[in-house]
Amino acid sequence: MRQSQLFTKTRKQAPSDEEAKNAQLLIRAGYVHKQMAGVYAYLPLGLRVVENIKKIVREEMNKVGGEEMIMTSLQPKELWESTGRWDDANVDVWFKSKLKNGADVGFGWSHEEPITDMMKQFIASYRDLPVYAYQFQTKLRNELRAKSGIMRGREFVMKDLYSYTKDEAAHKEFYEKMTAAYLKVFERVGLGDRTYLTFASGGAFTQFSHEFQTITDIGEDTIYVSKEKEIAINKEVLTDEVMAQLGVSRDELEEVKSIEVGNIFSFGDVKSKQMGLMYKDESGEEKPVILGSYGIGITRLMGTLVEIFADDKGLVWPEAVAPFMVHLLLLTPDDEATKAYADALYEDLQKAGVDVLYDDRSNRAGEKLADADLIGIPARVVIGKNTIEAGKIESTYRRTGQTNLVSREELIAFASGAQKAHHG
RNA sequence: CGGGCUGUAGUAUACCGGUAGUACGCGUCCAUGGGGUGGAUGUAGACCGGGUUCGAUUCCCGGCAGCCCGACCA
Repeated sequence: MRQSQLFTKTRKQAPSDEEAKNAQLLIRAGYVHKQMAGVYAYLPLGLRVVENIKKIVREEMNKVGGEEMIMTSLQPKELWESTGRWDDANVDVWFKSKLKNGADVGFGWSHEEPITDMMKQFIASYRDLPVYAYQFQTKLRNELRAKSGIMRGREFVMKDLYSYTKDEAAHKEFYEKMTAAYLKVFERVGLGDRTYLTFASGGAFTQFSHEFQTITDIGEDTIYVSKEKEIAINKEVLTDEVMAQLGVSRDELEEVKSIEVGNIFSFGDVKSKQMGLMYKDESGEEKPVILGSYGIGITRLMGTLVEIFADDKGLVWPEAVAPFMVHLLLLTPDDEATKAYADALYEDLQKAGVDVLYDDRSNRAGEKLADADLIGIPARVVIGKNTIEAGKIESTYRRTGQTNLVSREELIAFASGAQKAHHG
């Protein structure tokens, strides 16, 4: 894409009403627009990042048998009354409204009840099981206090998958597959070395749920990590009993701040019984379906990546989620020969399948370089008069700042390889 | 939801009981052209309502909005 056609602009100054690093940088670089507190629009660059994260998650969900679908934002009151979660005393994040005929509706803050109700249409026999359905959905939550930029908003994108299995054994098997799939997702987006499977409260349903916690100082959670055993325990459930059960001692646990980027948990048969989701087994006996729920905060994950990788010059995206692989900068747009060279390189990179953002604007070189740092695309390729004279192209990695001089052919081959490796 | 703070051009800020200045942006012109260049010139602003006052952007009250701390966060 030509940068001259991007309607977004970078800003030198951070907005005064944002404290969080992720929001400041994403707004300055033109990735998001704040509509109101805790509500952000995703602009062309930001949307590309969201879509890249979704693509990775989608691939991993499909690998374990997930089927993608999409539920509704408007939800009827009755569904939630059946499980006691319509009452504001039990769920304090509801946005509620009424239809013209007076019927109560809620805006989806979660989708367990609607999807489980829907499954009554499709699950009647053991032959219909298992079902693993998932969606990417905008969740609406009336948080008392939005904070931390896109990390905790009133409107955000979440991937939620629900598993419907015939018994605990089948559930456990899938639950473990999902645990591995989640770890794979976090590894692919570049957070593998600092994201831990974390034992957390299982609420009314099971002893534990499992969170995926990424270590970062901006995090709202406190967890105790055993890096050696690659597990962590949320502070909320840390007791001598739990440590003994998990085979760790207090001495090997390190206290750190972290952000919850994923969460998986078991409902057992409780919700199925409440809502009447039953099936007939091989012997004709009616049994409740076993339910599991698995979430990844897509936009929160994006914020987490900003918080962890950004530096003092701006954003730094891992290749797997970057909006573009290459940022091509034409520093001397008034020089015809140089411009023709850059135009041709832009075309050839695209033909080779590389996502390129081409800064063809007439701005000063310094501005373009500073903007490139702020926008944070992994590889910056600079074309100026010097380039043509030297016959070598200057390619700089955003993350390390390291510059290589390469031939045109080497550049295209390398960029194409990187594109395939991360987005193939 | 408890506590604290703040609302001034598109953005970031300053001053002031006598209706506002700067920087960036945006427009035009000249110079410049590899790390936010220099100069000239133009453009654009007091959240809303009420009160006090000769006069309110400034003081007071209410509303709305935003931020921070805490609580909350299957």
